[in-house]
Amino acid sequence: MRKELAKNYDPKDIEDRLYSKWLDKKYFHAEVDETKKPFTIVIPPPNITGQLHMGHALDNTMQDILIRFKRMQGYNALWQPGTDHASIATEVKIIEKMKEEGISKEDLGREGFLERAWDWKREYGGRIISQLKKLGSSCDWDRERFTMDEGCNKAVEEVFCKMHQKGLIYKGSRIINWCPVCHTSISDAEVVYEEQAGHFWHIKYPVVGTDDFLQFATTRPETMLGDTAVAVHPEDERYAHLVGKMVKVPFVDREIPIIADTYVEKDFGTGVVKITPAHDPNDYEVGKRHNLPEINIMNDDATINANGGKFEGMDRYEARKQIVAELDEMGLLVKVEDYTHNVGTHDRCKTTVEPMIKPQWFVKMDELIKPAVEAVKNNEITLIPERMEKTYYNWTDNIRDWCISRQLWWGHRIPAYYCQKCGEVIVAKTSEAPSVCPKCGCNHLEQDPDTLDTWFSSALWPFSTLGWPEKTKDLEYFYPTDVLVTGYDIIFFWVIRMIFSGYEHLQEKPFKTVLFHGLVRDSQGRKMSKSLGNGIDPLEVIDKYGADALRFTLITGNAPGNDMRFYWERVEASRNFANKVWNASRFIMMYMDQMAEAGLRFDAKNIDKANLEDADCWILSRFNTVVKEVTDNMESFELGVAAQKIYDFIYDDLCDWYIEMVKPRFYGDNAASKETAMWTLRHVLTGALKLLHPYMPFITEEIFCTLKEAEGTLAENESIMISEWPTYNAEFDFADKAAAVEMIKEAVKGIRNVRTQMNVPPSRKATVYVVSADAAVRDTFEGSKVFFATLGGASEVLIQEDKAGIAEDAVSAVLPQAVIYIPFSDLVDIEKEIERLNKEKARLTGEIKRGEGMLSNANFVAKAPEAKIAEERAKLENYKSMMAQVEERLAALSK
RNA sequence: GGGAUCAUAGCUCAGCUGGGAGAGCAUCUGCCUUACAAGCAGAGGGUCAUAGGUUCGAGCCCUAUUGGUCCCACCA
Repeated sequence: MRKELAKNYDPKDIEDRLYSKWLDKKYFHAEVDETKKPFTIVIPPPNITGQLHMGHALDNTMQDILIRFKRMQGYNALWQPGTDHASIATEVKIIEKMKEEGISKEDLGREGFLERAWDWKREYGGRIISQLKKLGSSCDWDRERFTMDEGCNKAVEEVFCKMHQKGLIYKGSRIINWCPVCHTSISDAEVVYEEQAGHFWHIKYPVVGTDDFLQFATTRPETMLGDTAVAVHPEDERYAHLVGKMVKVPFVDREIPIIADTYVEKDFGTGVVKITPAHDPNDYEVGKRHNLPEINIMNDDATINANGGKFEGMDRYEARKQIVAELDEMGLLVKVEDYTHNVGTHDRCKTTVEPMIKPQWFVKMDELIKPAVEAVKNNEITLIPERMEKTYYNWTDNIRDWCISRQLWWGHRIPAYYCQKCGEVIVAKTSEAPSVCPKCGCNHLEQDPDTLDTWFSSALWPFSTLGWPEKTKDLEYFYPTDVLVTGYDIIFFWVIRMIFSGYEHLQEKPFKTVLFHGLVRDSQGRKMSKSLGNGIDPLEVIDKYGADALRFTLITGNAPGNDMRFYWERVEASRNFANKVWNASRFIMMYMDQMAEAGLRFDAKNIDKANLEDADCWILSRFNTVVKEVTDNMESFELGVAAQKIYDFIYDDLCDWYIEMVKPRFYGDNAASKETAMWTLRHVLTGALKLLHPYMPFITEEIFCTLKEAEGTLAENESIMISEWPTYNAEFDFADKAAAVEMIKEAVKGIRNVRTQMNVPPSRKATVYVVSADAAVRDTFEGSKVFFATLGGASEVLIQEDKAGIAEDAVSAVLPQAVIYIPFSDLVDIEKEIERLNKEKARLTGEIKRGEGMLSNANFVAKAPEAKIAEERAKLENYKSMMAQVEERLAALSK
């Protein structure tokens, strides 16, 4: 007894089983194969600390759709997976956990800490992978990588050393963003600005040698401890006489100069700015221009250091309070205003960052960025949607050097060694690390304690995963990759850095296309977040409705790059669609079995295409169109549009119409007709399942295999995911027959419509008359009589040239080509029918007016395309003939 | 301050290079019709934010306005 589809569709019955099958069969695995064209996607590596969230679900669904689509098209499709060590995110989490145990980083020491970190990675790194599998992701798991595995480490060292040699990486003491909680420097990209309510303190410094004061305002009074100048605008007459004089900074008793610099805005505040080069990026620049001393007043935890005199040891905010109070006592505080301003915070911990001058490693960006800009400008790399280019340029045009050193332990350690004796700096790969100082010969070398920004290794991901810096066959074959799918929120962190890295190290782009998606928000449009507790767990959705339903929900009803809201109702709708596909397939297989038992044959070689009926031709023709459109849409990354078309085809064309058209043939006893119908059904169902497979991999596989088993062809069709993608078939180009069936559909809709409007109960069948003077039209109805009768609720269909024998008070549906009469005299209200016809008349009058107006417009006729004019003419003709019929009916009924 | 983006049916959103406004959900009316009530058949519902402009023709292109969201900059 062969397998049958279960009565009810339950994703839980099939998903895990099918995924295991795919893994066993190694369908996801890709090897270099010169006979095939490669199609490659590298996964945005999820953090090892992470749990699958809706963003991952969307991102990976999109990638899986593309990979499955291309695989079926015959490409050698590689989806390269892996995870990211996520330096700071992971380190913070581990420290949090250690805190619960009462242990600090320092207690464990660097090595002990790293041991714990690797344990963590082993424990949690696999979790997200298994979650991606639940989603159906067809990644080549044999190739799974990690940003801190041996190969990636090699790539990182190679890049660091090479760029250092070229002068693209340098160490320098510059002002950087410092996180006083994480105790590390962070890059500009990691600073997020938050609007905060603060104050504007108006303070005055005494001008040395006079009784004058110089007044200014600041939002951060504590930084005055590090002031080394006060600046005014060079053209500000109010202060011209003071430039060059000195003012005295209270508490530290330092005399600092009054300088002139165009950085100051005359019209803002008092037009005077205190300059703290060591704790403000702008002041830092001013300081450089005027050779001002840089006085660091803070420790790494943002407490005041010895340079702050009596405030030493206080936290920066405590010091602020104290300083303001004392200034007030001294009469130097003029006033305090409420002031809302933007404050830079660390994106991880939300701590207000403290600008500080520290020795750090930087990547020099100005030259590096050029090919990356060019690549997008000349469409070497395409960004979808296109508007992302603006965001991209916005960053590239204002780029600053990238601070890559972090005062963390979990990450790639900087391959730089310092001679403790002579101060020599040696940059070398681990394998070539010096044991003695090449300059002074001593053996007091120490490696830089810092690690690299986590994005440093991510930037190399598209090629480090393929074996670079080795010249591997994989690299040669799969690189550059084809598409990168990611959220627009990491365009600066990641996308740009991969692009310039690809050009710098391989002289080649990392990918051809970047497909951006938006954020998945909650039903109220809020970002899903832990603190709000409004996040929806994709695994919960999968558990309730299945992975297919989740995938379909995430991919439909949304344009590329736009945010979307998550609604359970939409998941339910997707599940209902899956159920529809399931049941339609059950219907088909049910009749397949019955027919097979009766000895009927319906495989391709037994079907004479000449026997195809109009309805068959119509659905085959429709399918042809859908195949073409869907393929086009998917090739241009319009995944949602393609999904919608597949949905409409399966739901409307196949289920609501074709299956209904075919039913009476199965109930009848014309063997040839049954056979062609079944062949058509199977052909179209198989094709539709294939189109749907990238979106709903599980249900399509289950049905496909059951179907093939029933056909006895499972051996050569063992999985839909390695079957051939459907293509346009010229043999099924039945435009005329398809149009004929469209006419019948209109007639059916007309009858149904009239029946409801006239309150005819569905159980009441009636004789239906089709009247047309056109013999071809009559032939068409004759050919489709059987299903026309069934769908139109007719007990009998009489097709005739004129109205002979039809009761005058029959209700009617008017088509351009024919009039359908349904005599219901016993239960129809003639007044109502007249009213209905009058409405129809009014509509047609409007249409005719529109058409005539358009066609009598000389400009339209002269300028519009030929085809458009012809179309309008044809429509007008149709309306006119319908109008004639309606008027005739009205005249007859009014008698 | 610069930029992006959105404003379309009660709700959430599609609508590709300009050629008669669509879907899902919700609402209303009938139906347990032998694949499916997670269903079937019908229906209602929109001067496509406002004001101009280009065009034979604008939801779509241009300008301005209003309101919302986001990104960047960060005037102390």
